[in-house]
Amino acid sequence: MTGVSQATVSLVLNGRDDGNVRIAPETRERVLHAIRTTGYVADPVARRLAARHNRILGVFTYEPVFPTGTGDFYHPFLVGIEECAERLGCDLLLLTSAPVAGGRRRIFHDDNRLRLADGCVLLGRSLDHDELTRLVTEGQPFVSVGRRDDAGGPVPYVGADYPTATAAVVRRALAAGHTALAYLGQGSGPESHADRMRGFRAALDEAGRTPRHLPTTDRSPAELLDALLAAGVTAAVVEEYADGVAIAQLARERGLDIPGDLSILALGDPTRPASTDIDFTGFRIPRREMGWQSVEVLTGLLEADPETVPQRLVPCQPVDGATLAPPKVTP
Amino acid sequence: MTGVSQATVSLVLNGRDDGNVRIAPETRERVLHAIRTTGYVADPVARRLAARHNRILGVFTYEPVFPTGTGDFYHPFLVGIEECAERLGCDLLLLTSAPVAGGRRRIFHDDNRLRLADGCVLLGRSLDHDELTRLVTEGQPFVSVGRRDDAGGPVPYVGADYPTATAAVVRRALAAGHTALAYLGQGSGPESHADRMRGFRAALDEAGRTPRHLPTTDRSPAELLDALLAAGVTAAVVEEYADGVAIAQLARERGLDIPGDLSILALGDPTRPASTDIDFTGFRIPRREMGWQSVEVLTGLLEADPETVPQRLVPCQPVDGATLAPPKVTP
DNA sequence: TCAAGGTGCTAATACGAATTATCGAGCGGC
DNA sequence: GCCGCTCGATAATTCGTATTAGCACCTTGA
Repeated sequence: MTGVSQATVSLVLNGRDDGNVRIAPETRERVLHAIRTTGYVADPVARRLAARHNRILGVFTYEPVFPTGTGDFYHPFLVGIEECAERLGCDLLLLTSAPVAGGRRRIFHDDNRLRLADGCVLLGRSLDHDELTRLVTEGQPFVSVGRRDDAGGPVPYVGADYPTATAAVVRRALAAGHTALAYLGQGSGPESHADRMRGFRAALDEAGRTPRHLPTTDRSPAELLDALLAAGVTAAVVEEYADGVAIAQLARERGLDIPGDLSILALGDPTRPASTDIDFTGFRIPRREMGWQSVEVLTGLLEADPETVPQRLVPCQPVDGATLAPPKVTP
Repeated sequence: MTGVSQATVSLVLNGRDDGNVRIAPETRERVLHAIRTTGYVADPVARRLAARHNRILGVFTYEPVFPTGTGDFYHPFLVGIEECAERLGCDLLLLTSAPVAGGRRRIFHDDNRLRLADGCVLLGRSLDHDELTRLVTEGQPFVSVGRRDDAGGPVPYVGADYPTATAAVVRRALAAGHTALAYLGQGSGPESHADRMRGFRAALDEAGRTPRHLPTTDRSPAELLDALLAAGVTAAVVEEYADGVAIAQLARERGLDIPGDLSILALGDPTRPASTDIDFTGFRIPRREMGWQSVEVLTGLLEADPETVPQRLVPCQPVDGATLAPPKVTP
């Protein structure tokens, strides 16, 4: 149309005008005019092929990204992820094609599409250790949302600082006068549980008090409450929000006063659907912030030295709540 | 690695085994094994450039996909979209990189990345008419979730059958004895509003009753309620769920009985956050189903003749609710 | 008049896969 | 020994853009 080569069009299109490349203003104008009248747009696909990267960030979750349950675990993370991706001009690829095996999606399989994206954000309460190891050893660019233990090497992550947040909650209970505290929950398994337990132990050790642990697996709320009272516990530090709700409700049904007779401290927001009007003392997990930062970290990883393994802990926000009170003095 | 050419790998990768192409089973196995161990994946971009498809479906929304508000408008659609994509083995590309202009994202701009995906699902209360026209005229494969008027040609869509659902609701009110019905809302603008209004008019015309229209723009719930009562309306057909909630609450505060003194019929689920314990009579929009079907239609469009313009209306599910009662006989 | 240096543009190639025409090997049959 | 045939695999080309080396032309200065 303008009697000019494809290369020239490309140069004009990208506004190149540095030392090595020069286009006569008159030619540039002619090309621009042609572009305007035809409405020509460079094919994004070819563009990405030549540029060697996509500006696509993968999002892998072990469960559906859009869950049906109301107490939506992933949603806040995704809000942050989307916000940051939008700001950076990246698109998000939801890796929904991963086939389900044993109730969970798998990253690696015959038709692994992870590499569709420049890098990947991994979301999930616990990640498959073998898959994580493989990601690390293969040097795939990814970031885990949530701290992870080493898996064949350090894992890049953006996690919540559970030890610090849990310790802070425990210290508040100690300051209120509690001496008999118990940790309700697994306290091990996923890193997020182990981290809470570490914070719990650390704060009690520091104060010279005995940390007690009440595993919740296979025990009904009634059994748990009985055990708590039998042990003379005055403040229960609850790993799972939903467990806290169940115990509080049961306690009130039995005529106990929360927090008068028993203080309950929740270590984070609900992960399972749980509706209640109880305003728990504890902390809030900065999920949106974590999502945001994970994208930030991932893009940093892609642009900068891929050798560095970024690991960030984001502080949790304390919640005053109404389930902590000084223990009653036993007569 | 396998001492085999790139072409062979491509053939194996795509499982080609038709008349013109033959691969020895032994070679195929060797290549497949190498693919498995290395976790090799064909670059989707190159693939799309060469083959014109990459099993990626785009999802474009005019607002963030993961909204912060609780009354989440897109969520149910996305659940359906994800389910269907998962079943079909497609990945979803959330086009978050679209730059925001005037408070909304735009599809077309300098670096339009829509074409990275094989096709695209468009989500939004109302779509930009010019962009829609351009999509249609350029023959881009896409499906709108929600019925759309022609825009330079018929628009492929999967919409909710608002006219039928609205007419059914109105007929129920008529059957209950109501004669003075009013439509509360815009009744025009977005197709979804116009469609409801059409159903409303049709059912009343059919019964020989006068359709009344009460526009809601810039009027407070108090003004609306006053207008309803002044006009002797006994059944209000409400376009926006939230408006229904506001009016019902106000009416109850004033000592009116809902539905004794005034029946309220809601034309769909909440689109704006609205919490209430009122169980509205009306219908439910089959959002998840619409999401699912939109993906189904889109893939059909991609595989089959792209000349056909699929247009589907999904029926809404009636909700009995508790806000419809026979009108009081005026003394 | 010719080398040196600057200017404006293009030819060629890369990007990574899909596709197709073609080629070589092995095997009968006459 | 030659032709025809099938089977397997590959070289070469394509998709549309970005990039870079280098060519042709012009100006300047001695």
